[in-house]
Amino acid sequence: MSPNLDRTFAALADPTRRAILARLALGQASVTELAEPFAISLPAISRHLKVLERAALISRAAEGQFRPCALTADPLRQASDWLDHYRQFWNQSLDRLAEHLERTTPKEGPRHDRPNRRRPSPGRNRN
Amino acid sequence: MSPNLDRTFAALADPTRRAILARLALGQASVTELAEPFAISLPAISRHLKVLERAALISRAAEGQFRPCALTADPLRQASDWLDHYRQFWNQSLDRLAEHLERTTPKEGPRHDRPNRRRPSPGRNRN
DNA sequence: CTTTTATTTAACCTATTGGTTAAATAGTCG
DNA sequence: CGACTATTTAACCAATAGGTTAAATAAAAG
Repeated sequence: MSPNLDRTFAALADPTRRAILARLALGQASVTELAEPFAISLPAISRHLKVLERAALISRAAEGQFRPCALTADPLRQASDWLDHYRQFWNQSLDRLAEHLERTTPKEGPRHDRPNRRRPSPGRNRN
Repeated sequence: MSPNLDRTFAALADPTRRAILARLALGQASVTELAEPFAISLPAISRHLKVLERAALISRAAEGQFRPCALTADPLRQASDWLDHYRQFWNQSLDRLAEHLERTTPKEGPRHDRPNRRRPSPGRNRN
């Protein structure tokens, strides 16, 4: 049905790959640079990059002997769009939780409640 | 590191499971009800549900001989929160795309089309 | 030309995934 | 009780994932 989302979510399911994306959010990096923080071998990194590339989460250039990677955000936006379909549902859950806390907790100082730091309803501006 | 996100994204990587979640967004359902739209066997559905349950994306009750499933939105919120870190990035990408289109669409600007073996796909992915 | 650096491919291993069918478990009902 | 319904477990299978080490390729440097 949607192999795009399949690949995107599958790619995001690995902590190494998420860390790589986090690193790339700071800017381009070569394979060796990306591999540096990890305890795994370079071929393993290379295959993680291939997974990310196949999911279109990164793009790669050829600069001399380097193959710098850059983040491609669009699949992330697609994934976020899919999740947005459920936003009202979890807001509703949080409302119920807040309501519950309201009923059960008198006034014992500020608990760990952050009232809707997001936009309240699915309508949002994301140009 | 974050087995929560690992499991959430891994669970979301399967189209059958995403469809199950979409169905559950409409309300509780039994295993048989959930299985009905799919061409796969009931044990297969049962294991998909186990994956969703392990990822805390659904919760299950025991009502007589039924084990109704209900959506648990919190992991979806966590996943969305993770993706949010990249929101500014893809907004920025869209800005760059708009800028690029602005530059290239009206008149023909100079093409720096170097004879690279592999070109980084700058815009859309092709699948 | 030879060596070094960057990266990928090959070959292999083990664990997990997603599916199957057959059997087991558990609750409902005539 | 005995049969029917709902769901899970068991046993199996093929494909994929994620890791390894060793070797291959490509560009840069000496």
